[in-house]
Amino acid sequence: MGHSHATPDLDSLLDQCSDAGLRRTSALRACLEVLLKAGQPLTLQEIGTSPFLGISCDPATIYRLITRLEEKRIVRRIGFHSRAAHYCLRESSHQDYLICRDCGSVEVLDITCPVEHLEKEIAKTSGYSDLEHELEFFGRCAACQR
Amino acid sequence: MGHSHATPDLDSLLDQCSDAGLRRTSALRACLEVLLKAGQPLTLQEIGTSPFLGISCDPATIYRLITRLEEKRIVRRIGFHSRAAHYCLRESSHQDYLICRDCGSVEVLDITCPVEHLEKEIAKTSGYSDLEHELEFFGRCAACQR
DNA sequence: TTAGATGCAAACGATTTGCGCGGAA
DNA sequence: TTCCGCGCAAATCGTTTGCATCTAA
Repeated sequence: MGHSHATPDLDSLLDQCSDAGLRRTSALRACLEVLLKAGQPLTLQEIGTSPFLGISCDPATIYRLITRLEEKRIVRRIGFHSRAAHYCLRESSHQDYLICRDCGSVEVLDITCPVEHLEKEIAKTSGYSDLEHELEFFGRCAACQR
Repeated sequence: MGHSHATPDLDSLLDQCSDAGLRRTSALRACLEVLLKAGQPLTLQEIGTSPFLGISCDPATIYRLITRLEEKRIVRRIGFHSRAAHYCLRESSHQDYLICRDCGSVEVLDITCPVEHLEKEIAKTSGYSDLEHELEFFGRCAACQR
């Protein structure tokens, strides 16, 4: 299951969206571009205020757009512990995160996720389908310890 | 640091709260009792409407109480993917969860958590302190597949 | 007595929805 | 031309906070 560290490009994402029945609107292109250029998961608000967005976009539009993309499994929702949900592209390889309890900063962990095998095990024995997992480490970052 | 699979009892929890500087109020006793009897993490609302609560309790009271308990590290907050946060007692041994994307049901996984070693590794190399983790599996449960 | 808790009500922030218009197909 | 997607505004929901009162210590 080789890692796909290569960043997917905008055009192939747009094709993927078209295939899923979505229209190629400027809002769609803009949001995808923001997610592509973000190194980490973003909240709806962060997407809306990103300098990479280019256009102005209503929060409700972003909400419905990202929700649609999540249903089509092009985007993945992540909980973290903040009140607002975070979103990232599903195409990038699976990531685990290290989050600061105090300042909320997010680091992407450069590790081999140790849960893949267990996930297959659970898929076999639990009766659940479409399994995925979320693994996050919480702590206090160096800056916040002072 | 031997596992404490034994359910902690109310009195020792209350002692723990006293030691942490909290007062032994009826709301505190009631909320602890609810968390003790719950087999799984609960939302603030679920705590407030639990038949085990015994007394009537304002949502704001439960919110402040649980928040205090979380600060004192007697209670642990868990994200799941629902809009509302879930809480459980920290005394119980660490648990990982299997959650249904559709109906939101929660199963406690009876597994040896495969992340403990990795967590120690990250604790050493990341500069973060007070590390913990959260591991959740999401899927569609048998009932929701029909 | 008094600092910490509680109840009530209002404020907040992040969605979530209704509706009429506009643009992709 | 049609129907999906958009902006705007209002509704929801889960907290979060201010304040006066109560109560454990």
